[in-house]
Order: sequence, then C-alpha cells, then structure tokens
Amino acid sequence: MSVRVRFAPSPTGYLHIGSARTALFNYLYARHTGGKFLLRIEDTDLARSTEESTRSILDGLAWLELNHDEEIVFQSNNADKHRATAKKLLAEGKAYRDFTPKAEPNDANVKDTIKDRARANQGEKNMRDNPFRDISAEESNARAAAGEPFAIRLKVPDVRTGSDSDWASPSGKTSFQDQVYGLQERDHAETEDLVLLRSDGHPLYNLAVVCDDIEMAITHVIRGQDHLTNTHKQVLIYEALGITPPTFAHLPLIMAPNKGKLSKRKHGEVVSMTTYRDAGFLAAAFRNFLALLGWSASEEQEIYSLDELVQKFSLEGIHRSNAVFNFTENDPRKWTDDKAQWMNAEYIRTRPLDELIPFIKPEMKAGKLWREEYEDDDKAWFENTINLIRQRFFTLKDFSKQGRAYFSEDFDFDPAAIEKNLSKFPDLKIWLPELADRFEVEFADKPYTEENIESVVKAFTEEKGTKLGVVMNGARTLLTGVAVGPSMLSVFEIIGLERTLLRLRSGLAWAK
RNA sequence: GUCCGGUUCGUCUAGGGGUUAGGACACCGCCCUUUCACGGCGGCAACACGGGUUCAAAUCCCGUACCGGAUACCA
Repeated sequence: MSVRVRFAPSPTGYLHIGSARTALFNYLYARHTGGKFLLRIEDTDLARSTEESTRSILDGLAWLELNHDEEIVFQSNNADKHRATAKKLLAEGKAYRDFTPKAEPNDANVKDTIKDRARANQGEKNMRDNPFRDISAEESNARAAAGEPFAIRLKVPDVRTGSDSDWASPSGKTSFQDQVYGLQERDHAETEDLVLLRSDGHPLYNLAVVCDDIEMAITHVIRGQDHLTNTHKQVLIYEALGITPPTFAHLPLIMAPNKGKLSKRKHGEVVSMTTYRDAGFLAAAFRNFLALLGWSASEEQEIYSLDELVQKFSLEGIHRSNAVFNFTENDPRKWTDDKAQWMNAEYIRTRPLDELIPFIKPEMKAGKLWREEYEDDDKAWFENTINLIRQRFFTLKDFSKQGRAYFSEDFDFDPAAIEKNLSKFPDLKIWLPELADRFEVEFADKPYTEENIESVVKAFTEEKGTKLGVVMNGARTLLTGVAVGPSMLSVFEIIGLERTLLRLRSGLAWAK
C-alpha cells in the first residue's frame, strides 16, 4: 500500500516552529517513500480558528517549499460525517448519551483547572462511573426525544466487569507499535469515556481526526508526542469502528531554552516561521536546520540539500528526547538559535550563485536597488559583486543593508566606522581627495585592477609617510559606509573608477 | 496525584559492553590581513545519581532524582 501522510494544523495562529518541523518530517517521509503528503486544516474549533491563521500557515509551508499533494481538506466541512459516525456508534451501543449538564469552561486557566481536578482525584477516579453509561436504551431515547441536551461519549470497555468489550481488544488495554517510541500500552482504566460529540452537536477532535484519517486513507500518522495519549483514545475509536489504525510515529518536542514550553505567548516572534522569512533566512537553510532538530542520519554531516534529506530520511533516525531551540532573549546577536544563524550564513556564502540570486533579487527590489541590467549587460559585474560581498553576510537582508553602497549612491555611513577610520586621522580629509586625483591621472591609460590599484595606493601612502591601513580603511569608509568588508583592493575594483573618484572627493562622511 | 516518555560538552548530536567518548554551533586563543563578522589551525567542554550483571558498563537490568508530555463537551 502506498504511503499517505498528512500535516494537520489547527489554524489558531501562525506556523509554529514545532509544527513546521512536523510538516517537514511528514513531507520528507512522503517523498522518501514515494507517497503522498496531504494537508488538512483542523478548524473544528470555530471560536479559535481564523482564516488569517490558515493563510499564515499556508504561507509558511509555501515558504519552506513543502508542497502538498491533492486538495486541502478543511475538517469543518466534514462535520456531518463526524456526527453520523458518532450516531452510528451510539446505535451500536459502543457509545452512549451523557445528559450531565455541560460544565462552564473556566477558560482563564483551563490547563490549571484540569490539572487540579486530576490531582484531586489522586488517581483513584473510576473512569467508568458516569451515571448515564448504563441507562437503558429506552430511557436514553426517551430523554433525547424530550429534547434534553446530551453529549455522546465513547463507551470504553470496563475492565472490572469485562462488559462492553466485544469490540475492543480483549487485553483490557490499547496498544500500538509507535515507530519512534516503541510499543505503547495503556490500560482502559486510564482512559476516560471520551466525548465524541458535544451537546451542541459539535464533533470533537479525536472523533474528527479518526474519521478524516480514515476518509483520507492515511497510512502513517506522524505528529508531536503531545498526542501520545490521544493516540490511545483514537485507537479505541478505530476499534469501535472495526477499522485497522494507521501506523503511528510520534515526534519529540521542541522546547524553549529553559526546557519549558516554547510558546507564542511567552517567546513571541522567534517561534514563527514568517519571522525567519522576513529576517532574510533562506528556506533551504532553515529547513536544513529544522531537519536536524530531533532527527539525524547518524553521520558527521550538517549541510543537506532537500534531495539528500528526502533520500536519507527515515523514522528510525528520529530521537526520543526533546530538543532545545536555543536563543537568548534581549541579546540581539542571539535572538534565535546560533546554529540556525550559522546554517543560513553558510548557505548564503556557499550556495551556487544561480541558486541564490533569485532570492537576492526580491530583497534588492524591496530596497530599491534592483536594476534590470543585472540580468543582461551588467550580469557579470553583478555576480562578481554578490560573490565578493556575500562572504561576510549572514542573511538576505545584508544585501540591501550593508551591501547598499555597491548598488546605489544612497547609502548611510556607520558612525562607528567614521570614528574609527576617519575622525582619528584628520589628514585623510585632504589625502583622500588627493588620492582621487592620483587615481584619475594614473588610470587614464591603465586598467583599474587590483594589482595596479595596489601599487598606486602603496606609492601614495609612502609619499605621505603613513601606513597603508590608514588610507585603505579611510577609503573603505568613504566608499562603502561601513568598517567591514572584503579586501579593499577588490572593493575599489568592483566599485569602479568613476564611483571611487566621486566618493573619495565627496566628503559626505565628514558632513555627517 | 496518576499514566506515558526522556536524560552524552552551554546547545544540536554520533556512539550503544573494551573508544584518547567523535562532529557541528557557540565561546576562547593563534595565524592570515589594510579593517572584519570570511578562511586556516588549536583550545575549553559531556555520558544525571545509586545499586546490580560482567574480566570489563556511558552502553544491559533495577531503583532514585530531575525534566517533559498527557490527564477538557480545546486542538
């Protein structure tokens, strides 16, 4: 049977880094096995789901180039089928009506409330003590017919009485062979009679997921390990339905630096995929980073192309322990994981230019630096320039920020660079325009190349009795606005004689 | 509380009875150099703890601690 996996986010926010990794692993598994990668939007929680979130998640996936197969499934469209399934289980006696009035949700601290309630039970709670569990069909039907509201709960087999277990595993527990965590078992006594259908007729998560996974013919469910207990509940639903469950593989979680939960609320934009897109990350680099968070090919390699990832990906390589996404709040240099930043810089510096330039182009357009000539007449110059300046760049943003002076006269001067390279040497205010004059004479009849420039500048500094570095760095500041960059000889040459003369004479930096 | 899972350098990880416990990032130092955030070389740094099994345990078993997840008419 051909593999079919799905990524099933709920649209209650942007694409979170953990979800993105889940999507990536599903994608890699599908491509590795020649199967299908499907997308399902789990929007059954109308109150929290938004179209904007859906769009943002789709944007994030598109950015990461995790293209899905087939039509997107919107879970809310299947609600009728979910309801029908619940009714069927009810009719078969595998579920029952619970007429207990709905408790008011205390949504301020739902989590805490749940936890407190569970703790108060001291683990002594009998999960089968619902008073409506065993009322007669007649009574149940009559009350329903009278218009009394009810939820539908799955009738999880009672291990003490041995009743209701004709459809469930006779072992008294649910079990499945997780592809990552191994054999998972859970006593029926540990599982509550979960609600399938709310009293307002709304299908709930576990029911919806099972129905849709069946309908979509999903063969492998790859999702976060926070779903491990849900899986037992879902296995029970599969058993009630008489359908063989798919294969499950649960993924370790991605944690915050304090090993706590990584959340939008607490950690903000650092967890959102769009942040990385907007910060000038290359999708390929971020994907590479994500792939190595919780998975490894057991070899000493860090850089993997998408093809390599597809080829090498396997469920066996997934870890069981959670991984920390390492960053330091309030430290601009460490705003996100070091390795992600390094990975991006590595891609910027080493990817083939023809692979990189399509991503640099929109960045330059946004900075009003793009010229059509860069694709025809000035293509060679453009590529040389990109190749030269990218050696010290970290993100795509750098091409339109630090790299501005290479493409436009409209660039800023870094005050620190002025201080360090110009202000300390007042003579430069006279010398640099003089150097421009010298260049004009010297290069009237000889090529403006690194070699020639070097000899002219050397001769000039000797005459002035100063160090080469003083003139070079002063020129660097005037020509590029910043104190760092490639070899100054290369910079002179790439900027060209005309612009060099203009900038050496401008005195703009001093005016600032 | 209960159930489930986890624990190798600061972080991501390799290894899985005998290794100088390997790599990457980060950090530090040196070199290159006109600057530098590139590059080169080097350094610091880890098997949670306690028992057992064994000639030999980071590796297998048990326990403890700690961390995480789950425990909804949320997803």
